[in-house]
Amino acid sequence: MAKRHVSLKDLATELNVSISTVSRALRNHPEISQEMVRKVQDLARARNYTPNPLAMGLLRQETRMIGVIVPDLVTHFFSSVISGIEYVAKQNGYYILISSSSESYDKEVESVRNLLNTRVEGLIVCLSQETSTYEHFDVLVNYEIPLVFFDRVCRSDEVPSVVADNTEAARQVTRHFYENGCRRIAYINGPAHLSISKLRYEGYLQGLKDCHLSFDEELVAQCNLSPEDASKATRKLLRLKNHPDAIFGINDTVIFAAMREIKQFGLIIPTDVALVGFTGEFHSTVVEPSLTSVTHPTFEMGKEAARLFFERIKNPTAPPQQIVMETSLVIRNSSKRK
Amino acid sequence: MAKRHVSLKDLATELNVSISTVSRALRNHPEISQEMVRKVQDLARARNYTPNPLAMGLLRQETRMIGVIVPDLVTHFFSSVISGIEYVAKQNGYYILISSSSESYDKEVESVRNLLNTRVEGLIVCLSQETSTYEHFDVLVNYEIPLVFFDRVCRSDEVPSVVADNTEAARQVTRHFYENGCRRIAYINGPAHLSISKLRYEGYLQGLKDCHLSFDEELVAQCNLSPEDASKATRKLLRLKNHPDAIFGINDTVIFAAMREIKQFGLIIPTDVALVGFTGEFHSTVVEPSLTSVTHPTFEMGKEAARLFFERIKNPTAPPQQIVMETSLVIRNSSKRK
DNA sequence: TTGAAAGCGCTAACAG
DNA sequence: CTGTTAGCGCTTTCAA
Repeated sequence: MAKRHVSLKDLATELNVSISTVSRALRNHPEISQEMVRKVQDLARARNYTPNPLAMGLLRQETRMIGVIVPDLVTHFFSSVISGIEYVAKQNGYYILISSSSESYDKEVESVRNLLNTRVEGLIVCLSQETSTYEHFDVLVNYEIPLVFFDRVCRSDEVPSVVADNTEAARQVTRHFYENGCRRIAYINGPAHLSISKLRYEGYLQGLKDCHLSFDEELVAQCNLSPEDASKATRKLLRLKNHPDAIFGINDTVIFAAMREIKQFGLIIPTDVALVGFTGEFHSTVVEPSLTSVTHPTFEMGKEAARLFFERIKNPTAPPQQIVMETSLVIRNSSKRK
Repeated sequence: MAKRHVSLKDLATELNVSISTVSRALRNHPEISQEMVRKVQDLARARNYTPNPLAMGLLRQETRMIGVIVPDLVTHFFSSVISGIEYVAKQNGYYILISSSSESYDKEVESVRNLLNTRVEGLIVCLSQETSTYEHFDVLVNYEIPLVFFDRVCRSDEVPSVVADNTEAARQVTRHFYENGCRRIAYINGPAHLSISKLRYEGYLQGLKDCHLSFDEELVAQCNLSPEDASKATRKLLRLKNHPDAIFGINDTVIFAAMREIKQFGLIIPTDVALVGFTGEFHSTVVEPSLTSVTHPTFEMGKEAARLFFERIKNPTAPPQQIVMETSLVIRNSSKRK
């Protein structure tokens, strides 16, 4: 702020009245003369006065800022959710302060601390991949500072959250494979402690049961969510003496890594191996073959998360809700065998 | 901020000393007894004291916040640049306040105003697609408030900026086509007023000249940057009685729309039509055929923009620099004909 | 209808 | 070595 913004004081001096008069006039206080109101408001406009949010914040103990912590900014899922959060925040006159944890527990802890030090009014968080203990959110919970989780969540009995209908989605995928003639359906999971891993795995198991397929441990691979590790997991599956005829991948990264590996093995999608992932439209339609995928309403998830946040601001002690967003299985070529 | 954060006053009361003593002790002021320093710092730690940035901001007239305005958050290019900005901002103890213009001029103008009202210390901006007048940045320029443009820039004589070596890149692409036997090289441009459009078009023309190819007006199509419009532009090119044997697309969106259209026309890439775009690695390698593309060092661009920003904070009146980032042409299958 | 004063949390100049 | 005071910009009693 090179040249200082004009303050109430500046206006007051110029009009030869007190600061409080100016303050009142600007807010159309009833006990002020029409004359004065007009004069002050005109000058304010002319001088381009805008209230200083720092001063207001100090006074009211509010900053109108929401801290948002995501594993990264560049994945479409996260940037899209952020867009949704931003959309609702803007409507409510709030700004968001974004911090990326880079999938690191330490950075997540640090972000929580830093954002709180910045006096954000609360946090909307998607847990990092490494995060498996949750004490760094104690402060928020104990002090009743609004907190909302999305996608990768924890402490759902204490903290409101927004998630996809992970279990149901994974179950449907499994059945879809079955209906397309697949019998050795593999699943590439993420880190075991993540809620999405647990829930989608759960759905996979339910789907197998629905189809009366027996569970085969060797058809489940696990990876951290890096492309390299996902490729490794895929190779492990493909090298089985009896390789899977379908692979379900927990997310974007995993499924594209898998796709590449399958092609490299000289196998045909979907004839040899059918493929389904969790991912957005753009990526799904641009690849060859086009990818059958479970799509999240990502922007909506962001909006819901923000909505829950503002409910929390209004009523910090209400019992925490969990919003489950419906996903939909969009069938494209990577899984069509009939 | 449900329960108030502890303040210097709280600590002072508890220790029965003055606020200033506490303040000084915390900052290791030389004229304070070791004894006192220890006592105060211990208590501060115990009570979890952190300075209130609102108070500090008010005092010092600084907020340690940078406003960032981008056309959208979900395009990989932008989110990646933002990551770079965030990285450097964090190093300097700054936060970024992100606002997306949704490619709308009006929203951009509003974002500038809102962010300034929030007292950010300056702005880092990529112009919206619609923006063709630049008076909304007058305030910044006149008041010497730090401002940096990236990618789509304007007023480069007054405002520092970071751009790709657009002209050179486009020129190389054209030559690359030529070397692969293409003779009817088309270009799909963006809105004419955007700097990137002008510069890449310029490079295209230079490339033609380098190869002694004559310029053919009907080989240049233009679109706003939406997928629909890009498809339309592509169709226009493909319907020419003598369709192009190469298409260069100004960005991601355009090139993927083009790819789809070409396939729909039943033409083979690269045999019938070679294709090159400006885009990141992930997308390029996931499509079939893999896409030859000019890649920006996006994260680095963000870092550079932030670096320029902090230079500006230190010295708001220095002559504005323009940083030109080198791009590189990564040759993949969509353009290999030899 | 308007003004004076206190206070939000903090630092810095000035006293002692 | 420590305390007092003023002030950053604003709202809100309380007085006039």
